[in-house]
Formats: sequence, structure tokens, C-alpha cells
Amino acid sequence: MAAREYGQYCGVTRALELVGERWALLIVRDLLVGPRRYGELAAGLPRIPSNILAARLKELQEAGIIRRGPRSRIVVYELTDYGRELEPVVLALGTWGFKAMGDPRDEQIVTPDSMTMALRTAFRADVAARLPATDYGARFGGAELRIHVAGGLLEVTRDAALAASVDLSFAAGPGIRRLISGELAPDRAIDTGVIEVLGGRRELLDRFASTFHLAA
Amino acid sequence: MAAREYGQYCGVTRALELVGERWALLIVRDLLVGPRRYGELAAGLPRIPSNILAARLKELQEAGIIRRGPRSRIVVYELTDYGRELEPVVLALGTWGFKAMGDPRDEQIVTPDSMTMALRTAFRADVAARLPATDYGARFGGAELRIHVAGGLLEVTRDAALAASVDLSFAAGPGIRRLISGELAPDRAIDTGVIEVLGGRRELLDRFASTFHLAA
DNA sequence: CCGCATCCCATGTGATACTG
DNA sequence: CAGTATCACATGGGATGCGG
Repeated sequence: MAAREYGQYCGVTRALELVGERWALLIVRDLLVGPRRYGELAAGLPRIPSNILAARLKELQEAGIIRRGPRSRIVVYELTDYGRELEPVVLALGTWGFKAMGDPRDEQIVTPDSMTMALRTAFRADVAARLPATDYGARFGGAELRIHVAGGLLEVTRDAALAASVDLSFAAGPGIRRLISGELAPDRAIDTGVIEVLGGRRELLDRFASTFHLAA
Repeated sequence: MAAREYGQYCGVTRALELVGERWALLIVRDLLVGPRRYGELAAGLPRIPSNILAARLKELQEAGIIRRGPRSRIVVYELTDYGRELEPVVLALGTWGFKAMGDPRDEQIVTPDSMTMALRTAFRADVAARLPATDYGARFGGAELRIHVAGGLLEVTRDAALAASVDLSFAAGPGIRRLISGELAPDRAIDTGVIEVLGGRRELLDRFASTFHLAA
């Protein structure tokens, strides 16, 4: 344990000692979306061995980053206030990593929680504040999300968004990354089949693209 | 190699695949200060095994994060543009880790590069912009730095700052963290010996404390 | 010397199986 | 469902070697 320290008195090293282990920040990423049960975390991180998940949860608890939720009966893990302060770290990593993502490979999956955090990363509150409130229903790979944007605030939920109940409903293929990066115009995304509009007003994809943007 | 991937199509996982290995972000941290030779990196990371340093340098090169510097004759490693974009990640980690630093233990060292990045993390450009240009000479553990603040810009160099050539010269003990966090007032820091003024106008420590601040 | 490469061993990780 | 247990293996750590 003490052998895993870096031997420096420095904020960066301290941070890496606490959340630098493999998988740790991905657990934090998913918990930033909301409290999760052990099995939900395992489902969101399909490649994590169960012993590693258990070990990380114990370490993160001891570090004061997560806690076992208050609702007894069922065990729920949630971030502490200190853990929630890791959000800027996760967003910065997401912003940087976005540029190196390339196109998805077959074995790569998209989980609802990772997609939710990606949307938070790309969200431009200043732009959204100047636009009318909008509800999107979006399907990315296996993740189906309802995206509620209103008054510069973003809310993403896992409700299956019925096409009828939102302003725009669409399914996105692998090319969505280029829509977010601005390399692909919304019209062309629809024309080329990168985005399949399932319902609602298709011209709202423009609004979506200006609300969610990340440099490539 | 491919086994070290997370199997998700997500910016955070991609980032962690590239810089999530042990020591990688600490190499980046030091290179954010400036180009460094192999031996300089090793000196700034005393606990890193040489084989690991060599391996990381190779991986970071292949990922397009660092390159071997242009000056032939001597080998110098430096960040690429993409590598330099990791600065927000390092600063966010430093900000978060600062709160968990506690007091330094005997085996923990302070290196010039880690201290330089810590100063960048704590630097408040907006505050500095409203203050007169100031030069500080500071010694922290083994790191002796010259800190030049002017017009909202910060420049830290490793020149041994002769007491005479700066506005304030001081040596800081372990308690400096509490000065930066605001827990300890500048006057009291001097009175209690946490800060030893070596030369210049001691009242400038006030200015230093308002220029460099991080929440605890 | 500096910039690594090699060796060896302790530890962490990953896949699978198993239990309360 | 929420974890442990086990074991093979990969990686990290420390010392040492070595060529340019």
C-alpha cells in the first residue's frame, strides 16, 4: 500500500494515489451520473473483474470519495461531496480524450452512463441558455437517453424517450462523433444516415449540434 | 497491449488508455514546465524505475503526446501540441489533490517542476492582473524558484533567485500549504516560522497569498 | 557519464468459480 | 445479487549492466 505512493508532496501525485489506479476514475465517472448499485456498476463496466470492482469500491470508500448509500435494505454506492469534486477532472479527461477517439471498433460499447457524461462534457450552457427549452430522445449504440435542455441546464435521464413525447427523437450511428465535433453538418448527418430521425422536427438536429459541441 | 483497453467508446476511457498508466501523467506534469532530458525526468521522479521511464516515454511518443526534441546532439523530450492540451487535466488533478495533501511526511520531496505546476494551479490571473508586477524568490524544500508575476501572467524559472534581485525572498516550511489555502494568515505564517523571510519587503507576502490561492 | 536494457521478484490484475 | 476465493499472468519496482 505505502509502496504505491509516489514519494512527492504534490497535489497531482496525491490525486493519482487516490484515483490513479486502473478503473477507479471510471467508477467515479458512472457515479457522477447518480448512485449506483454494485451490479449496475458492473454492468456499466463490463470488462472489470468483480474482485477489482470490489477492491476499488473499498479503496474509494477509505479515501472518502464514495460511501455506501443511506438507504438500507439495498446497497447503493454514491459519491461524497469530495468525490463529486472530481467532476472537473473527469470532464477534462473526456474533453482531451474525445480528440483521440477515432471511430468505434466493434468490441467497443457505449453505456448509458458514459454517454451521459460525454453529453455533459460537450454541453455548452451559454449556448443553451439562449435557446428554447428542448427535449431530445436519443439512442447511441445500446444507450437510450432522454435529454432535457432548458435555461442553460442539462438533464439526462435513462427513461426510454418515446418518440412522441420529445421534440426530436433520433438514433445515432458511429459517426455521431463528427456531428459533435462539427466536422459533419446536421443536414449531411441525416442525409448520409449517420443520424436516423425517428420522430419530431428534424430541423432541431441543428439545435442539438450547437448545444453539444467538442473540438476535435 | 490491446488487453489494456477498456472496451468502451468514450472520451474518458480513451484518455485513460493513453495517459492512465502509472507515472505517465507525472511525466507530462514535468514536461508542462518545459522540455526535459531523460536524466532530468528521472531526477524529478526519483522513485520511477528506469525501465518504466523508458517504457512510458516510448508509449507517450507513440500516442503523439511527446516527441524527442529537435535539437540533435542531446536528446530532449517535449510535449506536442496535443500533449500540452493535457494541462487542464493536470491542473484539475492538482486542484483536487491539494485538498487531500495533509502535511508532508519525511520521505516526501518537493521537486522544482512539481512546485512550478502547483504554483500554476494556485495562480489567480484575475487577482494578479490588478496588482503591481512582483518578483518573488522562494525556496520550498529542495526547490528554489524565481516567481515573476506581471500583468496577470505568471512565469516561474529555476534561476536561484538572489535575495537582492527580487521584491521578496522567502523560504517556506511544510506549512506553506495552509498559507495557500488561506487557513494561515501571512503575518502569522511569518510569526510562527512557517515562512522565513530572507530578504525584501516582508509585507509582500500578503500579495503572494492573494495571488496564489487554492481552496482546502 | 547519459540513456536506456536486462533480470528478478513482489504485487496488482484478469478470468473464472464459488458462497452467503 | 453482492460480493470472495483462487490461480495464472502481466506489470511495476529495484538493482545492475552496458553501449555510445
